[in-house]
Amino acid sequence: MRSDAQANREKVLAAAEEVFGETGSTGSTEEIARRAGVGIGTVFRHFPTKQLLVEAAVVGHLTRLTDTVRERIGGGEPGTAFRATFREMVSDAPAKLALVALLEEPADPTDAPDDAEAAASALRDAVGALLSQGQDAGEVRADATVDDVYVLIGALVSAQADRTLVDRAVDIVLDGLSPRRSE
Amino acid sequence: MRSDAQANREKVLAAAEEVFGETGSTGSTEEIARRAGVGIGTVFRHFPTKQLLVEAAVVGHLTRLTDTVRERIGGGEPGTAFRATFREMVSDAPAKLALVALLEEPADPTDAPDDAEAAASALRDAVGALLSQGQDAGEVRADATVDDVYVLIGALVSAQADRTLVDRAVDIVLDGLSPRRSE
DNA sequence: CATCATACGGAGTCGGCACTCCGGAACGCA
DNA sequence: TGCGTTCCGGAGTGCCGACTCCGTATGATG
Repeated sequence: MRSDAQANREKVLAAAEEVFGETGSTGSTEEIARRAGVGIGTVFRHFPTKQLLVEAAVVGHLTRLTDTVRERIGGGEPGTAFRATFREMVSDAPAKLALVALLEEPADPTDAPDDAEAAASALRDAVGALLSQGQDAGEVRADATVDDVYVLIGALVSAQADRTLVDRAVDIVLDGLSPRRSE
Repeated sequence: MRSDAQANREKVLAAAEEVFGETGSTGSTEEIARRAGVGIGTVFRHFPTKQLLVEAAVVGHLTRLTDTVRERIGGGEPGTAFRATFREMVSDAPAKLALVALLEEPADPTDAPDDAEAAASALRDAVGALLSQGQDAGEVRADATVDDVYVLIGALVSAQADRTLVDRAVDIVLDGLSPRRSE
């Protein structure tokens, strides 16, 4: 790959993460091209489909997020670790929003083995590990599943409201995720 | 107003509630016209703007919802009443989705006094009454506000997941809304 | 039943966006 | 430095959805 091509690809990806972070996969390709300082043609040469561009942007976010989650596994304070991760994932709305948009569309069997899906399930596994760790320590309600956590995060992510309000909502939800009285 | 015009207006409104209920204000005007069995022109004569059509559809939903909420105020079982309402509002996703879309767009000062806003705040008041009632009875955590409740409902509404999963999430959130241990 | 204001239908316009195409740079190797 | 290959830019295409326009139909009224 020629060096200018490589550079452009990166500029486009950065612009895409930026734009999708603001508008959640609704952002137009033209806008991305403009911010990247390249022509539309260039965007489409590197990412032949908008879908692919979204995926590429999302994979970046997810991988980074997965890394930080993994670092917490096995550390002390399982409850705190779980809650911190939960909060972070809600704030990482950009990535999640895009991911949500991505997963919404019906899985096409003709797809090549999907990077985005791989990244998503890696994250899911890491979150799952953190969750069971919290449960083993008796700091997270025992009957909660990764699915539950995901639904709740997904919900909070797509709530459009002041940061402050969402933070309050997160606290309430985390209370709901704490061990039940009877336990 | 001519009788056929009246009839058509109602058919369009019904179709609009149906379509927006499925797609959340993304549904196309053509689709609505088709389901109503009228031409597009007719839709636009009654509702000159898509925005107005959305509002009209939403006002219907909201008013009905407000009525059922009001009926619960002052009845027995404040905690149950509150929780039932919470669950219903989450399931009434269609109305809320549309409302969300509606409220998202910047309030235009040139708007006439807005039906939709009036309907929305009536609902909010009713929910507020139910909430304080539950709190007075010690069945809902004391520090929760109507805003909190709205954010949580809004979040759960826009979670896209199986009915079953969302129901579990609602249970968890309602646990978070129950009185704190220390209370 | 005649008349006309009121409605209707749907082809057509306009704008926006994903995606294509190709003439003209820019790279990198000898 | 010369040259073939790889890239780039951005005007152009096709599609889709909101909205308009006007010839035609139909309810109301005397």
